[in-house]
Amino acid sequence: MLNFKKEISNAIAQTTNIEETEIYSYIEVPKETKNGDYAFPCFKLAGKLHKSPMDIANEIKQNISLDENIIEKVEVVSGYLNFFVNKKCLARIVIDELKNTSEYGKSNIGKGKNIVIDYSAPNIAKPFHIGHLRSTVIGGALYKIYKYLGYNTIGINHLGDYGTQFGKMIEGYTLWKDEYDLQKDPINQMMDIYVRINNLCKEDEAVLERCRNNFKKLEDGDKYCTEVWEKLKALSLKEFERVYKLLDCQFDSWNGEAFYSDKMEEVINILSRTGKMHESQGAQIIDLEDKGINTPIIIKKSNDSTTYATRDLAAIMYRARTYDFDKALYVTSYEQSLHFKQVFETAKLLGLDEKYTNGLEHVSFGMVLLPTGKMSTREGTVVKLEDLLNEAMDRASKIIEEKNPGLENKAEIAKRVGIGAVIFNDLYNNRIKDEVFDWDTILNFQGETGPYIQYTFVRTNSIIEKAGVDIKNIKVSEEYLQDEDSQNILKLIYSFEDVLKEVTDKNEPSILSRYLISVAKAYSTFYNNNKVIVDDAEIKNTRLFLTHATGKILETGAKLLGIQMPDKM
RNA sequence: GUGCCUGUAGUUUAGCUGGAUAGAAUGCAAGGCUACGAACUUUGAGAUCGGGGGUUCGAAUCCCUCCAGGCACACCA
Repeated sequence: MLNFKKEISNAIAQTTNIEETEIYSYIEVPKETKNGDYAFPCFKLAGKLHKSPMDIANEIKQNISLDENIIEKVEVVSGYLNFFVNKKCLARIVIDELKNTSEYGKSNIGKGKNIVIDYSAPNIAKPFHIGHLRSTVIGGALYKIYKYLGYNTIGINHLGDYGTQFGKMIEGYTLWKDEYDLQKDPINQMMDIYVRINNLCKEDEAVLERCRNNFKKLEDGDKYCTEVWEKLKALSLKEFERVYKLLDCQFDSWNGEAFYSDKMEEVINILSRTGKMHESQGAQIIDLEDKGINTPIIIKKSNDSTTYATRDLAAIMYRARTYDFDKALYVTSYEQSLHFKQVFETAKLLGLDEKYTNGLEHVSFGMVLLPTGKMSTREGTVVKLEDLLNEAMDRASKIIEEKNPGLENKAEIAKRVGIGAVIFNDLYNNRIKDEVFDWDTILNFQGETGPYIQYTFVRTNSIIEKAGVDIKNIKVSEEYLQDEDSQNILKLIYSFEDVLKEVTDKNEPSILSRYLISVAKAYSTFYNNNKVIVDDAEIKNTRLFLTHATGKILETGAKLLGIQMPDKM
């Protein structure tokens, strides 16, 4: 697709003898449309050329040669050169691109690159609660977006399926399995067992010892313990998959922590050969103070067992070998910042290619808090994710009953709208921000929300349906796309690919969410000011195409966030 | 105490690789459906960009400092 910025920077570079890439990096998009579509701030060159910005602007304007059919006007305003894109040209290239590709914005810039995304990672035998939502949804969106840009993307669910807690679960299961019906309500039943065995452990040291021993046996591959562990794991996964299905989330690997239990020895061997690992208070640690990290990393505890840091190191080695990753993203809350700093620094000692250690990145996000503070499993204040999703669907159902009771397929639509609202809400702000959980905020369907985007999409569909034309075979004329409302939409559609690139540059899905809002808003404004189905066939077809294009972008963008579009709502 | 993060209308926030008059949404006030869907839209009021210093032609953005809140700080993951 024609790149306007490049056209401009190229032309400026020719008149100034300054590197085009430098010029390119200075070009910006003005906030106000009256200042053009692109602007070049001449202040940037004032020092270099020893001239005033005003003079530079005027000189460039006089000498620059630009194709009028691409850039139709250049203006000098207080040290800025403002460029106005040829409206027909913009319309033409967007139309052509939309007509020629089935998946707009899709690219191959990621071709040949492997991206590992470690996300979601709930704990087996524990409830999947709203604290897990963010990792799942942020990671899920990044997974889809990288894929769309041509990257070979590997989604990993690094399940929490390891540790003494499973020794306890095995013990509890063995003692009381006949009292519970694990098939019926597995997670709650397992939670009960977990709480009960924990209490028993506190009272009876012998039980605790048996639990520790169970875990040891599990590690050593004991048949019974492994069987129980696998049973509990399978029960949990069955529940998790229900949620993943609702959230449209996929994984290529379900290798949890336990998967690395036999891969840590190599890590420990390599690290001990570096001479940096040493004994301290009975544990094996590595000091990282010279790297600006004042807390050492623990490789082995004083009781000789490993830590999650050791497992993460083993995972890095395994993933480097298995997936040959260019980037490995860890989507977890910022509480784990120090942990990943330590792990990534220590990974440099493993003798891996720099490609791998440079590709490690912690994609951190803020915490979900309750109005009363942090969630606590012990105090029973956790909000289960499935409850939230069910509530969202219920609320969507009620609104459908109120607004559109005759709708077909109401349950499916309520699902898409309700879940869409929840996902969008979570992806709407910068991921680093904390979020205070509030039912009314998360299930709000008005304003800048998922349902707003869905509603706009549904409306585009409904117009096209009403017009009853074959959108693929209509004649579109850029003649009728020169008004401000149409141009605003076209500019947004034009920038779709750049938006996706920015999302992957920053690993920030909210950029896409916000973009979709502006597309929906631009269309709503257009819609309110212009009638689409008019008598003049050419105008009608052109506007129908613009309507169709908007719907396409909204649908594609939403899908990349994990949000399904309803056809009606 | 040390390190990291956050602080922008009443509320939730965008902008943070310096650039033109700090954009939205929500709530509040007023308008728009015999219309291609009002889960929409138009307008209005509402901001000492946490405080203070500095760098710069130019600072919400960079630097210093202080204040407030959060997170982490060796054997839980």
